[in-house]
Amino acid sequence: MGLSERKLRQQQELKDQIISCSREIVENEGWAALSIRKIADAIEYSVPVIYKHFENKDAISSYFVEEGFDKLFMELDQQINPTKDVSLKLRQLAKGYWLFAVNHPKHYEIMFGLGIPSCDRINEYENIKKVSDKMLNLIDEAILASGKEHVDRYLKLKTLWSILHGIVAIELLSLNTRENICPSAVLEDAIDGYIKSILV
Amino acid sequence: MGLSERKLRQQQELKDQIISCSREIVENEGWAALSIRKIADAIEYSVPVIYKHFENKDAISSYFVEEGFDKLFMELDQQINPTKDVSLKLRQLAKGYWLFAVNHPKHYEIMFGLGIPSCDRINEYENIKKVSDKMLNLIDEAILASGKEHVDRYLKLKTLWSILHGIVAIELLSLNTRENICPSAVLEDAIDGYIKSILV
DNA sequence: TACTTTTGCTAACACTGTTAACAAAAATAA
DNA sequence: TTATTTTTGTTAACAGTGTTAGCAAAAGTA
Repeated sequence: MGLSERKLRQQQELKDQIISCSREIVENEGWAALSIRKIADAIEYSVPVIYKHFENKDAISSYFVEEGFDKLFMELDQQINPTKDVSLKLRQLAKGYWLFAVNHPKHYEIMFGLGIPSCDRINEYENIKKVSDKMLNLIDEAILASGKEHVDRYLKLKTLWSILHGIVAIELLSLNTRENICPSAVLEDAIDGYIKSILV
Repeated sequence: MGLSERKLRQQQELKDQIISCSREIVENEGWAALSIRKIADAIEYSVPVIYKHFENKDAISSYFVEEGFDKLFMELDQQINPTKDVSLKLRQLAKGYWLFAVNHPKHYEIMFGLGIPSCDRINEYENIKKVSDKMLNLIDEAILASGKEHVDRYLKLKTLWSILHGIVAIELLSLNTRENICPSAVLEDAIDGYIKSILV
């Protein structure tokens, strides 16, 4: 018959171990250092055991992509104060995006790390929709406030996301200056222009 | 004594062959498919010969990064009409940046493909300065025209570059829609906001 | 106890970048 | 021309990578 409760729990524990070991390797040594054999060593099992829990190595990365978008969503949610006016909320969203990237650079790297694989399949992920919906909410509010109902909300979403990603990619990942943890001047500058482009 | 003229020429030819074979592999199969052994097969020499011309595989990628920044510079130069007003020239610069990315996506990928390696060493490249100088020229002109001399030109450079990169990364590399070859609506939208943030 | 399923292992395959050691060819010196 | 040195290019190995087939031992079931 089906597997016993205990076995299912043990399997889940093993999967969790694979995830947490992977996390540690990536945090300490970067994505390039993550290998199936290294994970196997860490969990003290042989290599094929990994493949019982993840179809392949890509599936492990994908897990962190999903987790990343979830964390991003929560960070945005935490930063945005619904009672404030839309202009400030857009700034808060930008700050949240920035904070997520700064605090979870490895996640950001694999989520958007165009490196080669992940961006092709960016539409395959679930949690990404939660994030874009959150952005769209604010954009709709801004469009409404500006009275310019003809503005394309999806265009504005793409523009906003592009600006945020560009800043993070250039400033955070290029120059490894972990100094300016607070939202950078570049971010303020770019978001100013963006807000003007809707509200003014 | 020194190597004969003929030998030097033959060596250069071999190096050129390594480059052109690498280019072909990357164009057809992507960066992930580029391997030393594959290059060796293509040039019909054994593996260690490659290492006579390039210190390691990274050096081959770096060659294309340099080449890429050179091509980018030339594209910007071609698009910008010096006789026009600064607002239009900024739009032309953006168009040039976009066109380069669309026409040389593999170059763009390795230049900015944060994948892992290249962005760390973005300051090590020579040609990048030519590009940023070109951007700074226009920014200075715009600042002068606006009368706002207190504006930080390097902040504006970073903001501009971030916006351009963000758009290219999100729109070009994520969704592989080669349909909209012309500067995208997102680009227009974002650049509008940027220009306003200086000139208005 | 006998049988079946699950579990986890070893060992291999086909790759990767890189390099040491060596043979053949070419250039130079006697 | 012959002997010596230098250059050139090879094979073969090392230490990795992702992935999987085949098998033995342990666990669960009849």
